Amino acid sequence: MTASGSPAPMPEERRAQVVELLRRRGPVRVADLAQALDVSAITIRRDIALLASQGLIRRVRGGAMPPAVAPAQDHGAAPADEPAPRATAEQSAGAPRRLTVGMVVPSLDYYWPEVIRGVREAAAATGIKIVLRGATYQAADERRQLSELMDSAGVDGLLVAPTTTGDDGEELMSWLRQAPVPVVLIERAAATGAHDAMESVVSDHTLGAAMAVRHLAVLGHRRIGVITTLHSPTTPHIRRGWSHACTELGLEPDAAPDVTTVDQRDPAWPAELDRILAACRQTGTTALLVHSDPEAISLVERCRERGLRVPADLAVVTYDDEVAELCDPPLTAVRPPRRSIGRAAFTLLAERLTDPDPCRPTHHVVIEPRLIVRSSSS
Amino acid sequence: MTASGSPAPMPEERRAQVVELLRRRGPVRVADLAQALDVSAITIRRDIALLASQGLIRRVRGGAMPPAVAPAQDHGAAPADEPAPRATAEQSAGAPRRLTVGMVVPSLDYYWPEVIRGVREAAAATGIKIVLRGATYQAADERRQLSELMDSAGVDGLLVAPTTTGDDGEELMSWLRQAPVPVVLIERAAATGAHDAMESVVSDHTLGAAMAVRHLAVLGHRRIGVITTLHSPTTPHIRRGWSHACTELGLEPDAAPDVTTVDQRDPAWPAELDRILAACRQTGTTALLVHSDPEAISLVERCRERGLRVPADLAVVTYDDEVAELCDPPLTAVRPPRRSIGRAAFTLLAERLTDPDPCRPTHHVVIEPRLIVRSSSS
DNA sequence: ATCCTATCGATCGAAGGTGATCGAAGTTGA
DNA sequence: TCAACTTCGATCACCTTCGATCGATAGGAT
Repeated sequence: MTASGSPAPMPEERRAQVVELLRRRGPVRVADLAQALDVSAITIRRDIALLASQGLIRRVRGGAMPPAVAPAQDHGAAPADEPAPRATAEQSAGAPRRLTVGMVVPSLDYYWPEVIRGVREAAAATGIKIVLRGATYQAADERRQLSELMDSAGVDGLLVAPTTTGDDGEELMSWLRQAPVPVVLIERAAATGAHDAMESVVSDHTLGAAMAVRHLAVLGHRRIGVITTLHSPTTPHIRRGWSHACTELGLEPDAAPDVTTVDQRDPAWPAELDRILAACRQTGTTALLVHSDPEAISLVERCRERGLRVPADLAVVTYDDEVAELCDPPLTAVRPPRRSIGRAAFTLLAERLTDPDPCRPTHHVVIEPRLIVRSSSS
Repeated sequence: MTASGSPAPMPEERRAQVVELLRRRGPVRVADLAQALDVSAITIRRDIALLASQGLIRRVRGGAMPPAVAPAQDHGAAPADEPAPRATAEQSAGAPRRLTVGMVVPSLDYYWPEVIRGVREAAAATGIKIVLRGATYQAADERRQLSELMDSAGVDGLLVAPTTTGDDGEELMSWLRQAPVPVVLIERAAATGAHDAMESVVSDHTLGAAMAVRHLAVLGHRRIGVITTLHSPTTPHIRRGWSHACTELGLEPDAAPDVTTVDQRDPAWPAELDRILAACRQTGTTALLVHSDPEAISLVERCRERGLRVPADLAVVTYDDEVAELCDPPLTAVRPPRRSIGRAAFTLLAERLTDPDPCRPTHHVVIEPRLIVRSSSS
């Protein structure tokens, strides 16, 4: 019943799908694969032969199975005519090759340094090497970085925070899904319940936003607005948490400003800012949850210029806590667990790389943020 | 509808199942294996001979037994002649006291043994000791076990699969929330987004149920029913996954049986069973997702009594895969990642216990199940 | 346009896997 | 010890799967 929509599954792509299917479903028969991928059995056999010669899968009569972990005892006469490079790399007795992990993040100057620190910290205890690349929130760019990492550095696994939006984003994700090495997504994941073959480590931004709203509600605020940035992948989660918490607490989310706008470097920002503050005054909004510190700081400064006291007239909670304490007054902030995210992502990948079980199921890790209360609220 | 009735597992796969069965159920007779795997006795004998020659099992007259020196689980690379020097006092050179972890599970004879095995496996590498208590799906009982563990055994952390329903359940949860030692919940967690101070490791049952539905839909089934057990904490997740997948695939969940009922030991079960089968016939339902193996097996047997062929007239997928392969025909099953759950839960708790950061944020781990395709579908 | 290369699918002989039968060997109980 | 029973192993027939060769098709370069 595979819908007739697949135009041209490239050979390479199909083989990657074979490996993927095998990893997810365990032993697979030739006939099943042929039906699933809509090619003839002979083609599948050729694929299996090729992949088996690369050690990516194990060929058996009738189909394929996940690569064997050396059977308990091969009595000298091991069928070791095939080196099987990648699959058994870490367990080759004597000289275990040093594992290398590639990491690609969208930026090296905001949010991500702390994540990288977490990764490095976790990696330090192991012998695993980290190769880092920073891209620039451009899917095409990241794709290039990844390709280079795969080809030249020969990494054994990837930690990636990909750009998922746009056509390039779609393509990047499907490239990652079929990558020949394990991939752990950082701060990106498909919606819960969807089957996404890739493992992931994410902050619970939804909870983080809800925590901020509850904090403000406890302080007596009844009109709490939210300001988020247009192009951030975090935005939908924050808005969801905000709206959930508002309805749960009996506040009216519709009555308060609810703006998704350009970021603070955009020429249109100052005008937006004034619009936001005007809306606050108009609706009687006394508290704002602002996504990302620079925007929040800029907003607080504008408040001061206009004689609005923070927090007396307008309480502000910022989302990110990168530079929130540098503001005057220091900003209450939701701090995503950046360092823990990094640590957990590395740990997850390392476990997959060293786990001898070829059918190890896909893990997802969710980590809760913290609310750091400073003077911009309360 | 259900196309060819040739499930035909591959030889290698079947041999792997023999080893697996042997590991799970101890000594097995040839006839039992032949029936369970749906091949003739002579084939089983040949398999046993081959596996025995590889040292994976021990051949005895009439059947097979686990090898004298158990190969260290999936970690096949353990040489059989080395008794695994596992008692190495790991990283903490200055650890003053041996850490102890308490574990309480609702039952010791279904589902949980494999989870416990995972915990033990993960614990073996560390110096941490596990103290196990089994309760009986009674919150009060579990509360007693926990108190005793805390007081007498002096544990440093808890792995708990609490009963969350009823007043006792509520109280138990709040007791756990305030426990003086870290707690990791196993297969239990508050709904996503809610702030639950406790860490958790859960199977993605929602995804598992959706996988089953998708599998059946691919085989051409359009009316897919779901049967779940009244008092199981898994039930809501399975039903959610089922209904999501149905709507996503354009099936009509309302048109098929959707029963949450007593379990198979209840006196009312046989009558329920007949009602379910009648409903299937009435609505033209050709496939069922049945929660928990015993219920599914009982259902398949009733089908046989009434002349309904499985899978030709009714395809069945069971949820749990504890004993699904022992049915005739062997049942296609969703297998929650029990062992991985155990491993991850222990790892999470151990990390918390050894992490010097007192503000380590709350982690949640979600692990995807696997679909094991056997003959009761397809 | 033509050649070249890569990939796919079909056919057919070869090889492996399975099951039935039957005689041999082991087990149990008297 | 013998007899009844079960289990095991060898052989053969049948079926599935595999591998090699050949022809067909598509895309790219000259």
